Amino acid sequence: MNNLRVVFMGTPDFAVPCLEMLVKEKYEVVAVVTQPDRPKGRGQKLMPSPVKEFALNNGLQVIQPAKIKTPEFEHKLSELNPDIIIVVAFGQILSKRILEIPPLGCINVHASLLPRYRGAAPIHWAVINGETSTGVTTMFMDVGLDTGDMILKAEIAISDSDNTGDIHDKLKELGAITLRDTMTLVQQQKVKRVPQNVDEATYAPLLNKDIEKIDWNLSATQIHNLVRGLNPWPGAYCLYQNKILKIWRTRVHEADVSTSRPGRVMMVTNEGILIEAGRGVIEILELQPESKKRMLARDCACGYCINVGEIFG
RNA sequence: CGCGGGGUGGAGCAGUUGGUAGCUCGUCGGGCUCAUAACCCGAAGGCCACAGGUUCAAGUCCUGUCCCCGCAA
Repeated sequence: MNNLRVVFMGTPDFAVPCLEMLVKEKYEVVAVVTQPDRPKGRGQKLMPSPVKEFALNNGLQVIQPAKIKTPEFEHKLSELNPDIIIVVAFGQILSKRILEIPPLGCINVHASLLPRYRGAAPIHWAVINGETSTGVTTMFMDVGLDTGDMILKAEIAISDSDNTGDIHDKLKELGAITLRDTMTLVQQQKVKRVPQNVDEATYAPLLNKDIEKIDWNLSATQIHNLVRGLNPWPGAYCLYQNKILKIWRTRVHEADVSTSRPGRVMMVTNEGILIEAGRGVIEILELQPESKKRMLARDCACGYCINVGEIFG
């Protein structure tokens, strides 16, 4: 019934449920485009993307262009004669020429409530900024960065204990559901295009290295948001005895104590390590010293004899 | 062979120039307390990742294997 010819473009884990949905709903996935195998992890072994693995396991044709903006690829894509292209976290910009190949257009699943958090790291930034909700949006792609006309949105709440991994996992499932509904509308030709309100647009750029270092001068809440925003990847860190100390889980204390020295160890309890922040007190619950596994802060305090008054850099 | 760190009683760590293991916490028993996550006393618990080798003697030196982690991607 669903006889649309679909080309799917995507790379990471996040994109897999969408592709899986297309297969289950019996769309004709004529090709899966994903990033080339990259050296990954310790040992730098060449690893296929999650999307590639799924595609191969399901007998789909896989194409891995190093660069998508080449005449060769564009030609190959035209020959596949797709009705529509679905893009989910692909990792390369689609040129105007490619966007114009499928008659029904290119649809993207984006992990935010557009026009907010356009860009590469919408989930991270939503959590880091302490948003209380976010979601996914499907849209028709145009030449801008996440600027196309919107089709459907779905929203979820972010609690103050959710981290990026939690939200990521929820949104990737929600993304598949939303894409499924979007595809149904496309098939029934009932799509309503909703232009984005440019005035409300915000951006979520790729994370840069600097952001990972904790600035204890920030408020306890800001630090807490950063820690959960960077969990499980890439992780927020600080320095302890000139070594990297990753901070994985924290809790904000509403203490109105006067903090004299941000970064100072105020107390070591049975649950964690209390650190003075620029405003308020933040309790480290779970951390990870260099070359060590993640551990509870209290266990770390035992072994490393962390004392009140020491300074975390 | 991308760079580097590490595998020691339940947890987290020490362990000097090789001479049969310590610390903090936890556990168990007892004590003090109105009480306690606090304090005091006592106890249990480790073939020091695995396999070889050097040595009178190895957690500590050499070789190999397995596993874990940080960077980088």
